[in-house]
Amino acid sequence: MTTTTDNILKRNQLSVTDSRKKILELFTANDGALAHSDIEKKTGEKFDRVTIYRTLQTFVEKGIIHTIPTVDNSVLYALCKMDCTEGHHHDNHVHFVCDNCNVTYCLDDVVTPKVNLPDGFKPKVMDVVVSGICKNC
Amino acid sequence: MTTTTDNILKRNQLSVTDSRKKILELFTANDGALAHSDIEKKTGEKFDRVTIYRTLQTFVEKGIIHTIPTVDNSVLYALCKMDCTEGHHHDNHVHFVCDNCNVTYCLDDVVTPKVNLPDGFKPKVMDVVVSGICKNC
DNA sequence: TAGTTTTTGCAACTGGGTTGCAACACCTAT
DNA sequence: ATAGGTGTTGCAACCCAGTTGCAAAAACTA
Repeated sequence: MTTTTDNILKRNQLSVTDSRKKILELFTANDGALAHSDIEKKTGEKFDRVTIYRTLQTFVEKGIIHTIPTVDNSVLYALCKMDCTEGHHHDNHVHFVCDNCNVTYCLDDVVTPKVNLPDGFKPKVMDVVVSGICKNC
Repeated sequence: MTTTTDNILKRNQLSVTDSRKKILELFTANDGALAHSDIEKKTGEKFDRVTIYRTLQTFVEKGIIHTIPTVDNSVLYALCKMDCTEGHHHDNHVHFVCDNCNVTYCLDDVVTPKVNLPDGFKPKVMDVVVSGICKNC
């Protein structure tokens, strides 16, 4: 039998392993972003720290997930909803961090707004992180 | 004799020490943001790592400098141009990272734009980081 | 199912950042 | 100007996130 996560893995030329399936499932089941520690907890410490690091790394390289810049300088990962290809991300969407429940959301439908930069500055990529209260709080 | 940096320190009820003066001078002389390692290098490794960490920490607490979220998850510090007071920052301005020279600028005059969030999301603070080519490249 | 390739888990390491504490520099009041 | 108390520095030791090398164990291929 071939599940959805299996397909995603195969589509990206990745061999289908237990850890990759479980970690990918976590992302598809969750609509918020996940930190390394979240994954460690939610898998019940079943996998080695190193395995989780390497899995996340390959997922990022393949464009399956992307990293989110945070204010407190931790690394968060979230599914790429748009069709990201290897080496080229379309993650120019807005991220939202809830001050209350501390969950980070990718607001894929919210496009980043235009800003007027001073003379001589040529913009290419724009990262927007909004914090406040989320829809579930 | 009383210099500008001395005044800033005194205004914030900080005793005027060698390390604080030198580090603060670096910020006033530089219009880009600085990382811990930059300061270590530019002071010629004259001060202990710990001293630099603690100095930056107290500067942040006093509202003299603020931290900037980065994509590669390093910590950057920049002078607060607006009048930030202890515990209350007005750093809702845009940050610009140059892809070429790798310098980060605080564009204090560029106000963060409005974004339309989905129903239920209530925004409070907004962080905007633009990357591209800066005015000097 | 055997052989090759890829992935995993362990151990050891690195590097950023923090903490405790004694020595020292700074400020104040005399 | 200086003696004393307070705040700051530097060192050593530590903690934690993330990385690397390598042998064992899976996953793919034919």
